[in-house]
This record gives sequence, structure tokens and C-alpha cells, in this order.
Amino acid sequence: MATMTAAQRREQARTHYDAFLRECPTNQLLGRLSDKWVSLVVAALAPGPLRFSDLSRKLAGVSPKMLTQTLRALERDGILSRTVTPSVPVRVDYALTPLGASLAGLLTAVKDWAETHFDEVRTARERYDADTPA
Amino acid sequence: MATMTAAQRREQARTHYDAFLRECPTNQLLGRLSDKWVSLVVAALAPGPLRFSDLSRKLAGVSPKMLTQTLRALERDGILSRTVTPSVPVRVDYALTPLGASLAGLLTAVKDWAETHFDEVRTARERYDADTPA
DNA sequence: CAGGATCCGTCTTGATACTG
DNA sequence: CAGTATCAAGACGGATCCTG
Repeated sequence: MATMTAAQRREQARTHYDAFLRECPTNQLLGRLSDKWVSLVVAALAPGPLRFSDLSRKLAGVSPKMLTQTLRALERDGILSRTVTPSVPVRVDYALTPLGASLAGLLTAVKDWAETHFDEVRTARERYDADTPA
Repeated sequence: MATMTAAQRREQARTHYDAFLRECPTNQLLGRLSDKWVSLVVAALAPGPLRFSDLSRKLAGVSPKMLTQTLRALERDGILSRTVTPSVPVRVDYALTPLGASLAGLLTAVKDWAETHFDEVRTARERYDADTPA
């Protein structure tokens, strides 16, 4: 049926899609990934699966709503899996899929960059604010 | 004056800052970086400096307002530099700083991921939507 | 425990039009 | 060319209350 291998299709996609173009669906996907909660959830799951309450605790201060919303969107996009264990009380585990794992490194890197270079950013801000009278 | 090397300070920062915590300023910084326009602007400048109009064209469909807003924020954070050449008409060049260059690879990787894995995401979405009656 | 549902302020986004 | 000003629309995020 398929006349191309997955690698070939990926190669074609690479030259076909361009996230710089607004009409391109990858532009929208980039918008999805460019979300603080997405970064944090994916980074939190990188070491291993976690339960809903674990995530709530790890992402200190996230509202249940935002957490659910983010988890649902990521599940839909095939980045993580949701496993319900029908015990009493219910137990729900979230884990990265292989696809999600391939993304986790990238988003974690951005998060780590923020932590590592914050001092430089702060210094830059102070200088900018001092040099900008208005 | 400084009793620590830059590397030592960075190491300390690493253990001190935690973007998972909402009160942590790096959490806010992560929010800044988690922006579609930021990703695109930084990725666009990665190969080399560009003028305002170049960026406008490259980021097809961005409004001048959002572009200016994004550029200003990134300049303030020390990620890019803004150089005005007082000719007629005026010429303004934007270029990544060394700090920005250290970030560019990471954000470009996320953008590339979106382009490369979009097909898998789309497939996952179709499956999810099919399996979710409601 | 793991959410779903609702309401509601506010903040950002995006067109559009204008300027040095 | 490189922005700034203005304004309407809507997405976003959070607080709250409730359920299986």
C-alpha cells in the first residue's frame, strides 16, 4: 500500500511543512508546544510516569482545570498516555509515549536553559531598564 | 570581588532555581520563552541578522505590533540586539546575542520537531477523536 | 482520588490606520 | 522603512463548587 518508507515520508514532510507560515498546520502545532504548562508537564513526566496528584504537587500552583486541559490536549496529540486503574479510589497514571519522549528532551532543555541563564537575563533586564529612561 | 567562578554560580543557580515552582522567577521566564512568536523570531535569526521587514516577511502573517512586542521583550532579556542605522530611510538590524545564540538551537529544535512529527500528531488526533464519541 | 462544570475578570491577540 | 496608536474580540486562566 505505502509506496514510501516512514523515513521518506518524514523527509518529504520536512521540505513541505514550514512553521513560519501561518497557514501551515505545524505553525499551530508549534503554538501548542509553546505553552508553559506543556513544557512543565512533559518535563515532569520525563523521568517516569506520574499520577494526577503527583503532577499537581510537582507543578506547584497549577489549577486542576489547567492541568486536566493540558493533559487532555497532550493525550490527544499522542504525546502522553492516560491509564485508568479502576480501583477504589480511582488511580490514573500519565506516561510519555515514545513520541512524547522524543519531545521531552527538547522541552526540558528549554526549561533548564531558563533556570541556568536566569541570572544573565535578569542582568540584561536591569541594564535595559536603566538605559531606557521612558 | 566574586568568590565564585561563573560555572560555580551557575551550578548554584541550578540547584536553587526550580521552574516548577510558581513563585520562582524562572517559571515566569519559561512562560516568556514558551511563546510561538519567540520561537519563530529566534529561529529566524539563528542563521544571521535580519531587518524588521525581513522578519515581517519571514514570519508570514505576523502583525507589526506582535513583532515589535516580541522583539522588544527579547531585546530586554538580552537575547537579541537591536542596531539602528540612521540612514534615510532608517535601517534596523536584529541579531542574536551570544546568550540568544545559546537558546536558538533549543527553540529551533522544538520548531523542527513540530514540522517533523506533525504527521504522527495528526494521526494520533484522528484516532483520539474517533475513539472519543462525546 | 481525579476530575467535570461554570462563571467571570483581564490580558493578550489581531486588524487597521497613522507617523517620523 | 520601522514602527506607534487605538480598539474590539476572544482566548486564557483561575476560583469555586460539585461528582463518580
